[in-house]
Amino acid sequence: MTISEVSKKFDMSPDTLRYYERIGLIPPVPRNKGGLRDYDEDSCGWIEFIKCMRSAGLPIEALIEYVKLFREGDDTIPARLEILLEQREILLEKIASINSTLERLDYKIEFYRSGKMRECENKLNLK
Amino acid sequence: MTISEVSKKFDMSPDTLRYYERIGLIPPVPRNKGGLRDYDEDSCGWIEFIKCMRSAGLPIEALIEYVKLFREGDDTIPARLEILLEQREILLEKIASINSTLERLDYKIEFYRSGKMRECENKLNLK
DNA sequence: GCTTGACATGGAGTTAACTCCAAGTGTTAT
DNA sequence: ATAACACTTGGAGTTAACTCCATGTCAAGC
Repeated sequence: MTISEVSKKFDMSPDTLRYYERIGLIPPVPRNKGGLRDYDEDSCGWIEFIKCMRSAGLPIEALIEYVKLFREGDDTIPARLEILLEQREILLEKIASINSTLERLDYKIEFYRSGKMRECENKLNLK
Repeated sequence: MTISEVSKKFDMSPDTLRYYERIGLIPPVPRNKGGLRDYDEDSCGWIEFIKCMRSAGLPIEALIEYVKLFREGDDTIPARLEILLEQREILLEKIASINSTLERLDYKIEFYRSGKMRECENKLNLK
């Protein structure tokens, strides 16, 4: 697959795909005789994986480290596991934080809808 | 309260507090005779509110708009409600995305722990 | 009166994560 | 064979959200 095909398939810009490759966020992509990228199954798998992780906000830095370890072989499994566990914790915290903000948002939305703002804004310290 | 007290109370740097004020993310903070910030109840309420919203990732731009509308009075309640509803949707999407990444992460963690990676890495396209 | 220390301001610098650009190359269509 | 076009690279530019810095002021202690 060419870079523009992959770009459409995953809805990511060619620039982002090249950027991810050059910083080591995905392993080097195979090239054809002309030097153009020719994405195979494996490359696509990496892109899909990275896209998923990035969509949840995992930092690029942690993912680069993970990819680097992956490419070093099975000896790095404990280190990879540690990265995953660490990021898992961070995601749990993120969800907790979003949930509490959501509750607050819902509460405010209810107030705005019920037109009860006037008497509550100051008393209840609602912003 | 002085800026350093507020800084400790909310665990935010004085620079961030001043930054928030100058971009309009919080209304102007009252000053004492010497021109130093003297945070009152209301200012602290805004900071706490903004901190909560930012912790969930609401963009500063949207919050500035919300604060601006708030300060313009009750006529802007519908517009404010719209911002809140829009951001609520975004948070729901964010949670969904994080949850699906979490599932994937848990699955991988289980694999790494069970030592079954060798036979699965390539077949199942696990990265 | 002088120094110290917290705080003020405007503006520059930083970081993460892209995004864009200029100059060059290889394949395809006419 | 020449033009068009997708792609290449290295490097510069952008955006969001801070963070830092130089310079200046004011209040308090010695």
